[in-house]
Amino acid sequence: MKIGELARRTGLTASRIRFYESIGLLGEVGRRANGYRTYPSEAAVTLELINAAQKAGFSLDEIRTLLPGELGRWDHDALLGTLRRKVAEIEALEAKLAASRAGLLTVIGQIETRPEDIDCTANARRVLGSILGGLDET
Amino acid sequence: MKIGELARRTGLTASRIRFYESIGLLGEVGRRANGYRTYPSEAAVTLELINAAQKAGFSLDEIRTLLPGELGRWDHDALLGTLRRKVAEIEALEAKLAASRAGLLTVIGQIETRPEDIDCTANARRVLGSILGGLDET
DNA sequence: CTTGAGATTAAACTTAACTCAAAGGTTAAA
DNA sequence: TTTAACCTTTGAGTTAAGTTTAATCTCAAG
Repeated sequence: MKIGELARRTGLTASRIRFYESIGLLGEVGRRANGYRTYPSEAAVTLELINAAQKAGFSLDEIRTLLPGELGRWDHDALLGTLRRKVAEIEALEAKLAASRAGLLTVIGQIETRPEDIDCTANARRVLGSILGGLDET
Repeated sequence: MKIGELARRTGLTASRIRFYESIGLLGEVGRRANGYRTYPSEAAVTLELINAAQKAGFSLDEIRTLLPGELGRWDHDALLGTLRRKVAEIEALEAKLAASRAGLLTVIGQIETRPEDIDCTANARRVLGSILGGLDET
């Protein structure tokens, strides 16, 4: 199949597919006599795999080190290790996000519950204190 | 104070402070006769505020629209709206991360629980199916 | 007087993951 | 035959948030 059809099948742009090839994600790509790239249908699976891995948070660099030449022969242990490390990364990110969200909710609370009798400047100082003291303690 | 001292006080690099000025985050910056920048001690508070906002997930562009000229006069309603929107963004991101993590754990499970009697290729197909079918359903 | 630290500028470089444009070759259909 | 739809390559542009470099200036101390 030519690149256009592969693009249609996978939902990626042709330029993106060429880009993946250029950074070594696709290995050797066949050519027809006229110079056009030609792909086996397996290529669609590879591209969808790359896509899925990206959505799971892997960079193209990481994906390249994970993808075996032949779809179907992985280094099980290395793969498992990488997957577990990625889960840990995601968990760390989740913790940071939770902290950020909590900090923002605190600030929102400070702004919302401003005592009626306090003036703007004093309230700003109060809010500022909560931001600088509490939001960047990561 | 000169830029070097401000940098030392805030923990930012001088180049970063100049960069913030260049994109309009710091408003007017005073100059001495010799051309050196000169800052009031308030500037440290502004920089720490920027830093805290960044850590909470705001882009410099967003921060610029939030920062008032004078530290202490905010548009309360706009600020509250922005903060709430950012909390919603964070929650969306948290949901995506949770989905990613769950997907990865599924894949890890698939790899780990490979039946002893199945060969590598068949297992790869099985795992591949779970990845392509389950990981990119976001 | 010289040395070293610190200040100035503009412009280029960095990373990631692409996209876009230009200029041209190929092919199927009308 | 001509036109439209594909394909090719190379190289530059994009975004974000800075960093780095180079060339030059200022200033305080010894």
